[in-house]
Amino acid sequence: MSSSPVRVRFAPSPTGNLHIGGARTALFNWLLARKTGGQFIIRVEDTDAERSKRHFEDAILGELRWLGLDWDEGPDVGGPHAPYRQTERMERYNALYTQMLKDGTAYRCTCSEERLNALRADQEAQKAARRGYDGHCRDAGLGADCGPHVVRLRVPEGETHVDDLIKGDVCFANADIEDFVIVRPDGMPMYNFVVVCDDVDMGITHVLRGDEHLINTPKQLLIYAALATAAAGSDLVGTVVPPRFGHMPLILALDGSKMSKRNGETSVGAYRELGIHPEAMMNYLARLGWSHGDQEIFSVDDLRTLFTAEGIGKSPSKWDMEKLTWVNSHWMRALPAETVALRARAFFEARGWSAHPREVALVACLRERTRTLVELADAARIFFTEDYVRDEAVMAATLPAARDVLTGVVTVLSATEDWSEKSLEAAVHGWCETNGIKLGKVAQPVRVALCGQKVGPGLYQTLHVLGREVALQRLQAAIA
RNA sequence: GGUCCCAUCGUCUAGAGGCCUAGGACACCGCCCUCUCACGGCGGUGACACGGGUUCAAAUCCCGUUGGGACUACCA
Repeated sequence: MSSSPVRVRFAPSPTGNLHIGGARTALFNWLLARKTGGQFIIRVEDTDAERSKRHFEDAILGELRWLGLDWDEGPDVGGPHAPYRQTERMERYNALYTQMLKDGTAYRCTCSEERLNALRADQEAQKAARRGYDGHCRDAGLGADCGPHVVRLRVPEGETHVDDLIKGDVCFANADIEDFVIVRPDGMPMYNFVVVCDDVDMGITHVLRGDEHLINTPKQLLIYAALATAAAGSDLVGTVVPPRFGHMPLILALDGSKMSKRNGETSVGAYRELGIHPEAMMNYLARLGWSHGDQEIFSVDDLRTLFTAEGIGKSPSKWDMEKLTWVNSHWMRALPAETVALRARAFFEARGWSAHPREVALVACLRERTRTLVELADAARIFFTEDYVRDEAVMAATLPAARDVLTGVVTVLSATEDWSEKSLEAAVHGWCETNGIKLGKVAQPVRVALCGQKVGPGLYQTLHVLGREVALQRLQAAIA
């Protein structure tokens, strides 16, 4: 095992919001860095001028922070290898592919789009086994003065092995890889090329990414090889070392299809808005494709110590909202009440509810029986407003029959000044004992009078959080 | 079509030849606890895709079949 420091990166394209698959990729890379004392880097891959937008970059970084991830180098914090946005690194790419052109590991191609389309159509029609660029300009020796052109990699003969951390040895025949384009006619370099340039320059040692990139890997390895040729006598000497790759299985929708809006929310932000805690998101994401024995609950600290790339599975997993919700319900109860209350505040505000005098107690009793912050906020309605849902049928069936009990409770509670849970419990208990009535006969009618329905938090909690005035008011209304 | 990846309960997974009449978790069902709900506890339904090998022994290794998926761009 090498002792050189681990340097990993998460390289999002700012063409949309942070997706759950991307979040998991970021998480695993971050864990690898944090566990080994290495560095975690954010690099923005914005070479698609059409689709890249700065506000997406801001949103992605925001979601990563919300999850609790931090980075040692990135577009917002800088670092020794700045800049960290690919569009700001153009001269570098330019220099590198110019060198490749000089070395002959890449070549100019002036094939028109029409020619390429025709070629493709022809291959399709002939049901050709091997498709792709036919090498038309490969040996044309086109110079810089050839007019509009792309730059293609000259793929050598032989085969390329990917020694994958997760999949093991994967072999590709170079003959199956076409001479792909690395630079567009306008000089904008393409993904596979810039990734390699940056990973080399930034000293990336490990790359954990989605399975969809496994097929890109031989192409990238070929670029490493080409760059290694260019390295002789340049500043690249000794630095062109491919990282260790690890390709993680994809996250699919529950029905096995690709995740999309049609079969569930795909963005991290959507789950945040659904009232999922970042701790739960991390916990669930980590368990998707990774495991540690039978353990289900992991704090971020647990993950930081237990995570290993070897624990990552090979088969794709499906996104199960039910399980996420269960994990979330665990964190609803495990987090400090103040933390949950603070997070719940945003959901209360969205409903137009200003601070409640006993808000932490309110959240403390509701989080025991709700699984998300949205569920909690919905359940909190009875504490914030008189405009809550009452089950008229239940009220009609319960209240009139319990008139005497309710009257008695109102009397004793009216005489109770100390509105703490303890005091309330003593008062109600005492009343039950002196009148020889079981608590069960009392609690339900009182709950119905207070909440307008059969279910709710504990009786004394409800009374306490409601407050003396509101509680007595609702009880009185029930016997009026 | 081609290249590559994958295959244990409905879902997430444990399992790295004998510990497996396959374990845990979610969901579902029943019981218990209990002021309701929830939590918690106990129990139940439920899986090694199929076919060949290798081996004294296979969920575990090999081959094939089938089934999923990724890629197949002058996107990333």
